[in-house]
Amino acid sequence: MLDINYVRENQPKVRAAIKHKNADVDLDRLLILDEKRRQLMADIERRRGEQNRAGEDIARETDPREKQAAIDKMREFKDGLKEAEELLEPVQQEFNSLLLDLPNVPLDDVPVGADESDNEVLRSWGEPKKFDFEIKDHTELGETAGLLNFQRAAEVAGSRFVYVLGDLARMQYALMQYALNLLTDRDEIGRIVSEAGLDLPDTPFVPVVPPLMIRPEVLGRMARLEPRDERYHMESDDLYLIGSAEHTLGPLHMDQLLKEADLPLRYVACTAAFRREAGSYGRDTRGIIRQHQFDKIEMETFCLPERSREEQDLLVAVQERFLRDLEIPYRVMNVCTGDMGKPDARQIDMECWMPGQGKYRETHSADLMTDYQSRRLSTRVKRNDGSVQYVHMNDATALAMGRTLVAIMENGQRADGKINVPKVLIPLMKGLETIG
RNA sequence: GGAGAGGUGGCCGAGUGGUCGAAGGCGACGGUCUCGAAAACCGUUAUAUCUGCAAGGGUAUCGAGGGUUCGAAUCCCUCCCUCUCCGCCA
Repeated sequence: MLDINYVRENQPKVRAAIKHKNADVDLDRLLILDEKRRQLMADIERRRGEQNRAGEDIARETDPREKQAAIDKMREFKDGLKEAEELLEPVQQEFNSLLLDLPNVPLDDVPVGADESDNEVLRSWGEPKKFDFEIKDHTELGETAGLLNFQRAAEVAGSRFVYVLGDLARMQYALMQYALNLLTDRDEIGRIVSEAGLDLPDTPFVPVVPPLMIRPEVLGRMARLEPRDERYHMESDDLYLIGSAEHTLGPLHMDQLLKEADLPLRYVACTAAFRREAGSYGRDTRGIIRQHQFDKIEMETFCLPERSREEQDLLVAVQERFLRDLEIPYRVMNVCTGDMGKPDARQIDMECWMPGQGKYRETHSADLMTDYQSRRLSTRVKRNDGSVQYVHMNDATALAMGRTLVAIMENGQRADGKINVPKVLIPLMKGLETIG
């Protein structure tokens, strides 16, 4: 959520954010309510002040008759206070809900645009490979070789589920191992930081196995409860299945006051993510691009406000390092206002070349949330000068398993139907150089 | 799932109806001492919000939300969490 003081003082920026992010919030209504709310609060606080002072007098009063008279007077006073409080309540409620609806304000250099088609290519790496044989998509490759079984998964769990089998499953575990090894290695992080020209500490990532279920109120504090029809909800326990490890990594420090020396805090987790894909019935019905359940290695970091932009650049640099190691052609996208998430101030996506589909597809996202999530989570940092600020939060994909396997399979396919294993994974797969 | 005990400031911990934002300790910060450090001693040390140019002042906050009361950290109710014992269990 945004700071109401910021909203009040930066109305043009907030108004632009609402418009450019295609949000639907009545800012004028919010500002009127804010004004009204503060008036009512001033009245209530004045009344409470009088009450407190009168209460002290009662406590001090020694004459029993005087005391009783004062108490009788206070009894009447109470009703006036209660009336004033009842006046405030509905105003405060509507104010709260409008404030929560406001999206984060994009950084100044975020491209303004309506949708995906307005995203900017920042840079690209690798060339889409030319094949001298008839190529297959990952579905065909996987089914033919017995690495993917959609049929059985559909019978067992429904559409958009899959069994990943044999050496392809082995490859997924190898990917997890490879990513985890790299992210927890201080030297590797230091190298990535310096190669990217960043001025950041080489703090390695702390591996985490987080809960896969989350309470609605916490998901709300992460600003991820909506859209609800995208989330799996377990009614009998009022719990949601996480749509990303972000959902339970982000609240790791809620209601906590950190020290400046604690930051940055960097975490990595490999978890399943659950999505209903309610709004995309016709899209990507073939293959494992869009599943109800997929495994993903996720990075979540907490840092000082003035470092958060560079911290995001670090996470992007990590993503690029992974894709280069895996020899997958990719491009880096500067996501425009209309396509970015509500809590994001800046969003960078990776798109990998998928030969089976003949186009680049999104595989990674790096989200800079600034203090939008930490304000509601109440994750703060006590600075060395004694001041207290909300930390800035970054969240980014390290590797989304399904889509990464698709990219490896389709880019690494050979004429004989076998798939080349990226060199970095070979040692982690008992020396296997091809699968299929 | 059953029974019991608890949740207080950055941390530990006292406080069972009245000038309590809350004793004491630790930590942190500033100072004295020292060549410097440690120790010792002195002092400072919550957050949010409103108001004010500022100094300051008001209000709220003792797990969360309701209630009783002139007045609640303290009493009552609901919920959340932690711990102990029992049961069940990978």
